[in-house]
Amino acid sequence: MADYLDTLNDAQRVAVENLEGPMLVIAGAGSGKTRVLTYRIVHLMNNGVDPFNILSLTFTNKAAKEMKQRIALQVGRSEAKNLWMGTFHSVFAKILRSEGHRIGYPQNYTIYDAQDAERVIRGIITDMNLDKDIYKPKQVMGRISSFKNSLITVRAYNNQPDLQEADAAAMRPRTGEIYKEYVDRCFRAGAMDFDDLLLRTNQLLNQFPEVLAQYQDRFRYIMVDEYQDTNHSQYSIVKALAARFENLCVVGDDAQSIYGFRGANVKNILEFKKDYPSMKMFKLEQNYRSTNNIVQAANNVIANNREQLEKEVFTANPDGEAIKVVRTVTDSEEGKYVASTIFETAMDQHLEWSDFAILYRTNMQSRALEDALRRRDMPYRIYGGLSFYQRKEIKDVLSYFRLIINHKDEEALRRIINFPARGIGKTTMDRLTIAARENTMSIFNVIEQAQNMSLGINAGTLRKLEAFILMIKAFNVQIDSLDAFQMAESVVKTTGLVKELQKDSTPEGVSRLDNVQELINSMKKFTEDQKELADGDDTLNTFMEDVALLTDADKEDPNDMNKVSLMTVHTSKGLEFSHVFIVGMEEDLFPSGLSINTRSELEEERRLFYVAVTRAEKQAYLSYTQSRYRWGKVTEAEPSRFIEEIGDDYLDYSTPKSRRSRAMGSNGNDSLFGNEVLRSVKPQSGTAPVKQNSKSIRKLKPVSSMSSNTDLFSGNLNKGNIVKHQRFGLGEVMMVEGVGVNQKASIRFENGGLKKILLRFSKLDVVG
DNA sequence: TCATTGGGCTTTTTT
DNA sequence: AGCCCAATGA
Repeated sequence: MADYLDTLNDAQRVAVENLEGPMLVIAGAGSGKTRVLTYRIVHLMNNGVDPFNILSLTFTNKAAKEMKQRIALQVGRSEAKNLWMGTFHSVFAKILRSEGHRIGYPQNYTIYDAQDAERVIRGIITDMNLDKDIYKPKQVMGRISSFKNSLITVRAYNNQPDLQEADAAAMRPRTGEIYKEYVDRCFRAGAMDFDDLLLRTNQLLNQFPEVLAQYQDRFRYIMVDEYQDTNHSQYSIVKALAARFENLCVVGDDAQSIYGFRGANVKNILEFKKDYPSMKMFKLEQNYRSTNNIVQAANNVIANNREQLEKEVFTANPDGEAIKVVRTVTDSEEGKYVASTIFETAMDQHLEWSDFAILYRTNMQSRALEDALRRRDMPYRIYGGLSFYQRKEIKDVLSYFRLIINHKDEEALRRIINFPARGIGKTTMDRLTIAARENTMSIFNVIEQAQNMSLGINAGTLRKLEAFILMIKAFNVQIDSLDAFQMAESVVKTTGLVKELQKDSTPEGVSRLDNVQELINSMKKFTEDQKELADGDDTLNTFMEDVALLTDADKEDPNDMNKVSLMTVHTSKGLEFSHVFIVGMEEDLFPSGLSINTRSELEEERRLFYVAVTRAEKQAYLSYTQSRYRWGKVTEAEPSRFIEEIGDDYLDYSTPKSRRSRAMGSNGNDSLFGNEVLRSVKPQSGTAPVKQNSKSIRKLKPVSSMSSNTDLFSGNLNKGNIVKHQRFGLGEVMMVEGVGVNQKASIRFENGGLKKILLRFSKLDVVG
């Protein structure tokens, strides 16, 4: 029956079998934490605990989804469905939908993402006539965020002279006023930012004991993953909910605490025992993921940190290879080295692309790596960075949905009231805004009342405003009768959004249209999925509830299966790969130059590096360059201190053979790029400047408007032609095969790689 | 009111 | 080098 217990080691099993009371699981990297979490839930259920009474909080939605699936394998889907599992944000966003009315929020409240929040703050700073160079919106936002995550309300702020003094000392004495105005504006817009989802949950549980009691009773067993990365606000929610039964299981690894910058508090895990003196501690110290070399190297690094819980991560795995350290001359060389090493290793050892990951400290580093991979036609996937849902065109569409659902959503309204252009300009918006502020009304509301308000807006504009409002209201009427997909189609057509996007035929414009199409497709899938469920709900409202909390990592794309993964070290937490490249191992970059001034910041960087190294199963590579493009300039770099901290025993410094410098004339053929890495030889200033291949693929001839004639193919496409494709942009014809309607061409596109295209169906312009 | 251009600023990490 | 915003002209 309980055969899953047999798959666990002793430490894991006792943790899984400990069902009651407070407990702390310290789970070293790769020690089978997820397995313990899932089996413990299974074990709870097998011991008669109703899944309705289990709350499991994870760090990402993806983790929740995967865990649920694994549990479903053991207990069946219908049972697993009843578990409450998700991120703090998504679980409490849901609870706030049903309970938020008690603290003054509509059921259909909007979730402001970071961008929306920043725009609100920017607006406040402008309205208060403050200097944007002193009151930097991003910084002010960060400050407010840290208040919220520490449960410091506006009132609390005003009662704490030390906080006010700190802001005054930072030359921002009016931070408190901005904070207050920000909270007011969000509230009036019926909007919560990410931090509100937690702060307001706290408020709700504090102010309404009956609500607290209800959820305490419901969540009799609580589990929290990645506990080292919880902030005070999250801690406080957990504490309140667990207070009645104290069946609280927190899991984490203090050595992997990497979110201090956004308010995470390692003390939550370090001081768990203070809160629950009767707690039991379990340590998972055997690593199953990595070679012994990697485990020992990681241990060496983390030993440099002072503050940590005692533990000894070990493994029974073979030693494996030493960690390879490679130096290159420039960042584009680094990219080439990584790409070629992946290529060769994959071929030699018959590995999949998905066995490789490239990790970096900052998102900007991805560019050089992408270039190198693209040049070799190697498939890759970038995690994070600009998320799909943050793209302008997607946010525009979503803003329509938001405004339809919540008329008070001011950020959504500002975004779209004049997009597509309807002749509602800045002057009009200023007038409306002033009226809204004066009367504490929403802008939407002001427009509704505009006729009776003498706003000084001319009749023509007034009519346009009215038409806009009527359109939004008309959509709102349909919202319960149409499903999300039908609504979406209706919105993008009626508003002229699609037409607007179609106007732009540049590759970027085409890709924007594609993105909108993808969004709509995902909504179709959503409605279909919901219709299949007995208790499904396919309305736009439901679709929008989740969307603000989704990240790219959450959407599964079958096309993304076998690809090299590129991501920041932060994003890589919880993942593992056979071969891991950690690039940009340079002082000022990793560790970040902004984090080397205090001990605690540096220790967080070190934990970050620890996380990076422990992602690798078989082989880790570290690379650094002597010079790197930063802020549009070449900057000199020196190797990261973290490399030394690993210790020579676990490192292999053998820098690949130096590459003979290629003569200018030999016109670099793609396949020759960067098989080797320059030793330390700098390009000599005396010789002709060697062109760096950093430019992306060789520029294809520009489209001359004269020669761009649409040409229905009658077999006159030849190898070497430069063509323009409606969706893929410019490309070069590599091969033409077949005849008549079956004629196909292999075309190498500037950005999309090699594609085989059936000419009958393609709109291609020959441009050269 | 809208489109274009030039200047300034940015780069830490994200739910 | 790229992005966003503000100022400028049509």
